[in-house]
Amino acid sequence: MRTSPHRPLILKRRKLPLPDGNASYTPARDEPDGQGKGAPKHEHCSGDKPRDKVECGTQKFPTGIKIINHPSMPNTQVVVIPPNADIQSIIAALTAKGKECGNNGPNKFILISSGGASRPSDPSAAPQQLQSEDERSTATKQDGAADRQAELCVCFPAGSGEATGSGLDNSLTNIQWLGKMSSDGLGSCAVKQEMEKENQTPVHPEEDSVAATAVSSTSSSWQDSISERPPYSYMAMIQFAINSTEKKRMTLKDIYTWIEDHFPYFKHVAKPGWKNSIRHNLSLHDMFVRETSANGKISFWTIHPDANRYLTLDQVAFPIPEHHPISTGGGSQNRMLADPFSSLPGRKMKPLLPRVSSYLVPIQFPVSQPLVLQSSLNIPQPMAQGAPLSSSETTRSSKRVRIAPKVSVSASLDFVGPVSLLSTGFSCSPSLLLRWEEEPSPFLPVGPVKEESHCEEGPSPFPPTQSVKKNDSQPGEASTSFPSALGIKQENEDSYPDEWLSPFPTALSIKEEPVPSEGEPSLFLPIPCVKQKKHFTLLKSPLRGVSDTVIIKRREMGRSRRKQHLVLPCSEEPVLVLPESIGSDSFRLISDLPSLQETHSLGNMVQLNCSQEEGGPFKTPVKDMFCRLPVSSTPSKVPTATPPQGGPDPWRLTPITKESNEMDFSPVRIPQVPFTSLQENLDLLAFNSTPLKNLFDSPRQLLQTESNDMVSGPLTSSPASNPESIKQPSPEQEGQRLSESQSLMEGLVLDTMNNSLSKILLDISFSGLEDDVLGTDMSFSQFIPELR
DNA sequence: CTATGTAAACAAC
DNA sequence: GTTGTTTACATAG
Repeated sequence: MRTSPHRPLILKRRKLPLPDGNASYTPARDEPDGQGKGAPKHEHCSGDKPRDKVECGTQKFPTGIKIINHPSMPNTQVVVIPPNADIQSIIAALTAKGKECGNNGPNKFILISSGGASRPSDPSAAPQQLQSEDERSTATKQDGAADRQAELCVCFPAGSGEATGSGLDNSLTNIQWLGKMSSDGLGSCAVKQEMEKENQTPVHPEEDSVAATAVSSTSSSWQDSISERPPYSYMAMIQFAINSTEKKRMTLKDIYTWIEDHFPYFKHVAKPGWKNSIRHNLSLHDMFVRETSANGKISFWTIHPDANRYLTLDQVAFPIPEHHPISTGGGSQNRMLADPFSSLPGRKMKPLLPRVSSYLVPIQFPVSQPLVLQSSLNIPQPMAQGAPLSSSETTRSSKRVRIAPKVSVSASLDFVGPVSLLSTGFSCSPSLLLRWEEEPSPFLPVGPVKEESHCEEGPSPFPPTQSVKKNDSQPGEASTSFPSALGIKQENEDSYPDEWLSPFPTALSIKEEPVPSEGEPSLFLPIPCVKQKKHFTLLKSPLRGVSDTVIIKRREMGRSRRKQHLVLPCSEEPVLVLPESIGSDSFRLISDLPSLQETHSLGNMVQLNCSQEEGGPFKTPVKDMFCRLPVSSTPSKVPTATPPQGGPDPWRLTPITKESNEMDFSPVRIPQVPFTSLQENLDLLAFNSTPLKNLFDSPRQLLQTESNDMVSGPLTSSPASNPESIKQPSPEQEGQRLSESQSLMEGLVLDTMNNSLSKILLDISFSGLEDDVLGTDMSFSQFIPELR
């Protein structure tokens, strides 16, 4: 994203990094198209900050903490933290170091847990990591300014110490990064970066650079080995396959082929039933949307933009631990990782994706501004464009910020408060690592969050009406735009049929409900979101309503897993969501309209969501419609009743223009507000909080129920603490603030991949107090309390 | 309970 | 036979 100079990143690591994780959402790289606007950003590249680097050499602290200069990054030091180290010691060490170095000293610190790991076995890996780190840091810095601010990136092993430390990737969000970490922890490291050749990902050079680093090319053992089943779930593999193409769409057959090509196991060893499983997954998961070629003869499978993390194999590639202990077992965590690979002989199936209990969740909070995020790489442009996210997602993308799962939401919220506090407190922007305990479902697609974009297809975010058709084929992209719309859908519980949106008035007669004005806070409820855990359904296929069709899928949670599609045009939603109040800017941000939904940015997002949910105008209606309609995905089945469904058409969305700006890739939304002073920040916070709060109130409950765990106590608490203030805001004020809040909210993004993986990135920026970056005294504990 | 994997029944081509 | 959708069941966490 943009820049945010100040934003610190918070990473949370879940237990295991999954390869698949969605994380990948990094995607940017994939995106070929580029439409993007996006740019991604910043990232990389460049710049680095040359600044003076001071260097202080390597030092070791009593606690075992080591601080060494980053090999390639100027002003950056790598802090190796022993598993047992406590935050205070870390802080103390950093502080000491900071003092030692003085202002000119390094302003970035990458914290790595040494947990066990050590370095990667892979020689190559190490360097890569470093690079990545560099990039990452660079990115960070690039953002901006940042001159002085110090940034800390902390990676802790979440649970165990496994962590490893490997480097951080440029983008914290990058899955690879996670993988590396994990791998390191595991021991091996090779990150596999497979390349992607496969992915055709067109990589943009730039991105490449970023990504590239990661990628080197190693082949993974499992990849190579025919006998080993890849550690990825079918869902992940399908994503890899689809994302490997520029258009992000692929026919079933091509998917089979891609998988066979990349994972010989399926070609030579797996039972033929694997194809059935692929089909099953395609039909089952809402994130996979089937598009029909113009002539209706060819079906392409795409990934709902909202849900697409643009993962590519290379991104996730993870080293195989062959040798590893992991496989067997190391800690549970390790196991997890291992699992995938490992394969358990006995089992029927091996879980491809490990379920991780915890993933790394980077959270970006934009308190301040700009930031950086990740990014780079992969972020899919689409996202940037506005691809809708669906499921899970969250994250990431630029545009949409979705918070994925409720959890995320809550988390974000929680964070907000605290974060801000921190920020105020600190001069630097440190990064904290938070552990999110579990997220419910990481994945987006399914995820916890329900956000749905209603119209996914609705390419036109803005134009409400627009229908979708996309001319081209790129559905995905189009869809991306969609994000805005995304609403959260609740599937389960509520059955209000309405959930979905019905964007399209036209085609379907879905009911549109008036959307509640945004103003109404109450409505917004995130709650549903929260609740919903997982399923978010997206719309899937297009229906043809008229010319365009969009299909929405609905999934019912409870019952079957099947997903349904509806078609929707998405048009309207956007309107609803945004309140006038919102400033233009904010508007934009949010705007993604379509993204609105997506953006769950905090406050705003919430509202949006709520509205959606609530009003459900979008969703609900849609849903209802669907429900009523036989929308079942399968054409064959219900067809009759249903309205035109499936049309082969083009429901493709038009490509959105993307909001370009807004989008950042960063999952988190950047706050637009620039940061000025602490006070401001505080104000912001206040704002934020308020909005959030509003949003949350109800949601909160939800969150609490479901996601409490996520947030660390303090964090959560903090927000809570503010409640009063928050609530206070009159509607009016809210309106004004909404934008702000939105921006803040936006900052939060959640990523999840496969359900299993999720990351949340928060950017927090601290205002500038530079003084001590390290802050001399600051201790988290201190902060925390304050926060609270 | 959820996520994932498998198998299979069906339907439409 | 292929492609898709669903349902049902199993397993692991």
